[in-house]
Amino acid sequence: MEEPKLTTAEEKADQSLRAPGTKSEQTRQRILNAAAFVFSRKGFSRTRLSDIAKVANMKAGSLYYHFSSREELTAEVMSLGVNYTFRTVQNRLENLPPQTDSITRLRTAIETHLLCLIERSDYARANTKLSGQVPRNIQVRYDASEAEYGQIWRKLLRDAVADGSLRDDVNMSAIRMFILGAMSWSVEWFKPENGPAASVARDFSEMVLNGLRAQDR
Amino acid sequence: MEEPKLTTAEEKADQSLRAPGTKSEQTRQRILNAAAFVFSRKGFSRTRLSDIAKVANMKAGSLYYHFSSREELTAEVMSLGVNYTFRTVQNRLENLPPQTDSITRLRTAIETHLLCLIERSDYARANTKLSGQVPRNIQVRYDASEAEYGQIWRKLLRDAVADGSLRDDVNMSAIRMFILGAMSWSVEWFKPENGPAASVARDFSEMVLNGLRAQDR
DNA sequence: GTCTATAAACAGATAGAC
DNA sequence: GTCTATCTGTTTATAGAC
Repeated sequence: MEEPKLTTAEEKADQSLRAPGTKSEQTRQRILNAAAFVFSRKGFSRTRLSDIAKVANMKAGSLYYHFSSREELTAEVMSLGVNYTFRTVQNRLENLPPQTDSITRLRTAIETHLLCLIERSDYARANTKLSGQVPRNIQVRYDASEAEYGQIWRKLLRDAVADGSLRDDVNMSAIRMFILGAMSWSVEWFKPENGPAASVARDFSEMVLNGLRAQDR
Repeated sequence: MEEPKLTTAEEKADQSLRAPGTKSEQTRQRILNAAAFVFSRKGFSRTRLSDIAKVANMKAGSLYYHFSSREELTAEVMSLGVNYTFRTVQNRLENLPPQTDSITRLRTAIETHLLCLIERSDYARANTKLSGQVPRNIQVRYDASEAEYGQIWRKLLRDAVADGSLRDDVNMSAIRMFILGAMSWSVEWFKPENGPAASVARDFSEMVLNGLRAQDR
């Protein structure tokens, strides 16, 4: 279901997505994978526990041996999703050479985030799709992570404005949301037929960065 | 609930949103407005008929005098939403001077579409938010309108590439979805505190158009 | 651990009084 | 036209056999 092709650094960050030894743990994992798969495609209201169970090759009632409620299962999928994207982007940024310029850092973040969504992870897609659809008590659980993740983006943009790479005469807070939103919405439309993920990601980052680049005038 | 500030041309296009004479029609309208209001904020699964009824100052059961089912009500809200945005954008484009250049046309479409979402219409927001959340049998009803609307955008971009205003070396189909997606996602975050709608819209269109502009080199 | 069968909960839909 | 009360259907959740 998931073919992450992760680098070593990310494999470590991604341990939570892997099944430890026991059979029970593996099944739990299979259920989570199934849930991420279905949620990312159908959203919250169109997803029944029986849909998830079917993909996981079991009956709906059996899910309760592994999860106490639908809410619990949903929350865990979402949590894995935010964390996956968060850590993957953070990792890529940390692995860049120390003096990497602010534009390259931004480009890296954009393309990595987008690739998580369109190419890598049902969890990332599920989290994005579910955000804004799930009951409030689920949503609040990961609001903090989302906010923390947002800080990375704030900083990336702030730094690029500060060093003169990006123009300083725009509402960067709104622009940040447009950038993240454009990527989020990819969950609704991206399919492999739309082209190689890497090239789609590159076209997007080019548009954004050229569009915001400070003019020398 | 709705303060459209429409030009004459758009008022005409917007007749369906206005209440004709009878009391029953007015109530029906009040319910639709309430539904658009709630749906646009809570999405499909978090919205109960009782929530809509409350905003419309009535009890849930009474809704059935005006609508045969939740599905019917939802479908009508969505239909009004697509049509509103569709016609508003189309109208603005038609009212441009005939020789308007392709970039200005594109900018007009982008800013108009975005303003429909962030400033003007609960119906536009509801439709956007609900898309991808509602049951399939509702979704299919307006798939055709959405596709037709997409054609406007295809043409705008195609024309701008054809006359050399926009670069021709990108996957314009993906770019189109990124642009529309960025705007769609505004439903999730835009609040008046984010700044004047017109200026936010301008910042966005500037980024996009500068980002895609053909380089003279 | 997973199944089948069943209970409980909920929200949409209907009936009939006013 | 709108209300209250009730019914129905669906889905989550539980019990108990295997």
